[in-house]
Amino acid sequence: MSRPTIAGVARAAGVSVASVSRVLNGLPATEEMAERVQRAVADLGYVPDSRARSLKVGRTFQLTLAVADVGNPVYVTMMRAVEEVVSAAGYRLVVTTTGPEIVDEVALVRGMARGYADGLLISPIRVDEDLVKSIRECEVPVVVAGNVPAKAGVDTVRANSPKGMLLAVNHLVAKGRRRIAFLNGPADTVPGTARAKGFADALKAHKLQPIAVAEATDFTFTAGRAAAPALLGVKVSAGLPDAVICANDLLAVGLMHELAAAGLEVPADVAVVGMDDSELAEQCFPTLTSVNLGSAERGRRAAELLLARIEDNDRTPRRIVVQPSLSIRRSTP
Amino acid sequence: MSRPTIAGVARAAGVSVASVSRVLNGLPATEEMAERVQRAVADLGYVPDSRARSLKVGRTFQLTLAVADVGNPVYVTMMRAVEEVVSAAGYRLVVTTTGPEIVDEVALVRGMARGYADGLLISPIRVDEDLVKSIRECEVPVVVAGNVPAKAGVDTVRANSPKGMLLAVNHLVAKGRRRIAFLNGPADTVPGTARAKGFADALKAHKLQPIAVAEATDFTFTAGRAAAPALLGVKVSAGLPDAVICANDLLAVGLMHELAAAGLEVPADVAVVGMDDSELAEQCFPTLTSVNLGSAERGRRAAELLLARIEDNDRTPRRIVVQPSLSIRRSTP
DNA sequence: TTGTAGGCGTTATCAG
DNA sequence: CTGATAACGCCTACAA
Repeated sequence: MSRPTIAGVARAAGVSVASVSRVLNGLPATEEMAERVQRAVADLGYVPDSRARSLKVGRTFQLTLAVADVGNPVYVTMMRAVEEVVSAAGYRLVVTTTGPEIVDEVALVRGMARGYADGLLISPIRVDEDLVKSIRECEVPVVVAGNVPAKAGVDTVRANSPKGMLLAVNHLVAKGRRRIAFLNGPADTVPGTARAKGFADALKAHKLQPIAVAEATDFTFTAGRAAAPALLGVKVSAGLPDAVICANDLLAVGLMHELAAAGLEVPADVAVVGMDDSELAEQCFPTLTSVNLGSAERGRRAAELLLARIEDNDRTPRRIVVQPSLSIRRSTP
Repeated sequence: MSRPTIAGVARAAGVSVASVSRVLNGLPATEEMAERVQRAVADLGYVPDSRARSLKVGRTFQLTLAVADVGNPVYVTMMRAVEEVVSAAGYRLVVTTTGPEIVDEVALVRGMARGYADGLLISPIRVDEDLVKSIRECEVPVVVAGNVPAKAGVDTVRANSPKGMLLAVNHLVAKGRRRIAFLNGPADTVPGTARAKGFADALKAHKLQPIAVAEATDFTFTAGRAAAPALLGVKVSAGLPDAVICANDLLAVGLMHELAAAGLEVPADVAVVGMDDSELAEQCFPTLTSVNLGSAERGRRAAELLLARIEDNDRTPRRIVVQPSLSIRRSTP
């Protein structure tokens, strides 16, 4: 006793499959016809097969969101925003994890051609020629939440991390901090390079020299802890920083643990600023001042762009930049 | 210029569609045949349509993992474990969020009949007759990570939270704490009821009375903060607790913030124990002693059960219980 | 080894 | 308004 098909329903209702299909899709039909079909559907517990349906109509009403690391709370924020927009439009959202490897992302984009979903929302952490190429050639509409060259020819929604960096530096300087260090993630990533440059520029704007710059091997809590000594063990001539800006919240929290272990107090001895303003920023202790790079808004707008492009694939690609703000909490004076 | 189909490849290669299909599926073929097909596939950039394929073969090679709240770090742990097992077996994992509403879970389970995936791994937070019914009647194999009545007739993998609770209480008592309170999540949830009973029993085993019990409206950080006053504002006759066990890590972290705000020190004044032993437990400050309910192992074993059931749907349902352990950190003396 | 043809479950077209 | 039937893209007997 396998799943009932539309043919079974038709037989049970004593009508044709075409009529069943029509009733189910709300096309005009007699009162009585609708009645009979509905009953048969209910009796048999019939549920249309989405594969067969999408094979025919060419749409799956599924959208894929691909993120690098489900453990990064910034994606939680983004995911929630995307989910809201997408489900309001009648689509299902499926989330897949790519991991940090770029080849996995390329494989994912290429695999979209297989008809799993009607569109892809991807937030790549590393970008290379292959990825750009795969995105440009992708069979289904793609929207990138992040920075990808214009020649990829896709809609993008990205953060303005240089400006975010400036907000952070302004705030620290206003609070009297001058010995500012930077804890970055891997420099070969898109956010890594953007934030490194943003940091350098922001300090320059204040005519300050960086006290120290360290690079974690990953945008994770563990990597943040591991990289902290590079900031704290600086040679005596340079001295300790009185503030550290971190490329994301996870790194910041990792750093704060090492600061505590080293007997340094936040913010009294060292102020700490994170980026992303994720849920973690208010969960950690002390609560973390963090640059809000607009992850929720980026998610929302990216989802909207994707839906719009599914409607009309000929529109010229838009490149939206979401402006940052600073959420000030207890980790800065 | 839409997607090339297998027919296009056959035409380009000058062979039949059957031959293309065979080459692609690794069935015997001439060296030359394979050669020509491969070239045509590469030239056209052909990618098989998974919908058509699964419509024919009856399998999608996709598995669905449904969780209530992507913001709960315990699911991150579980997700990672599931992903590992599942992808090793050649399946794609898609994650969907149900939210706390039970009707959404039922809708999800029912919707599985539409052929989105070959199996469902669900971790329901609330369970009622409807859900059990939908699970029992589900067209595709279902494995429940959590507690569901045996009559649902499905494989389950669940935690032993009473025993976990006992580990927590034993630890606190060994450290000299006697005035133990409990911060639970909603009592109408599966984990909520199990943990409430576990707490009561564990205290009884030590012949202790609970100092206070509070119930958060949700298993979230925010709800934990909001419920904290109910534990700290107890009437003077009862006094303050010297330890609080929380039903999960998010609640514990929320509570710790309120303790700090009230000028109470952890663990000196109040010891705090969480449950789940999620990533958050070592990210928060002080690091959180937490009952490890085996989320990773539960995820892994649930995934294995699901794969096994897909292989053979006639096997009798197994009900696995994963044993807890205690991860001792700084939030307890 | 290779090709032909039928069918998976659905929707859309075209007669009635 | 309803019913028969041809696709959608693929796999797999079966035949050559």
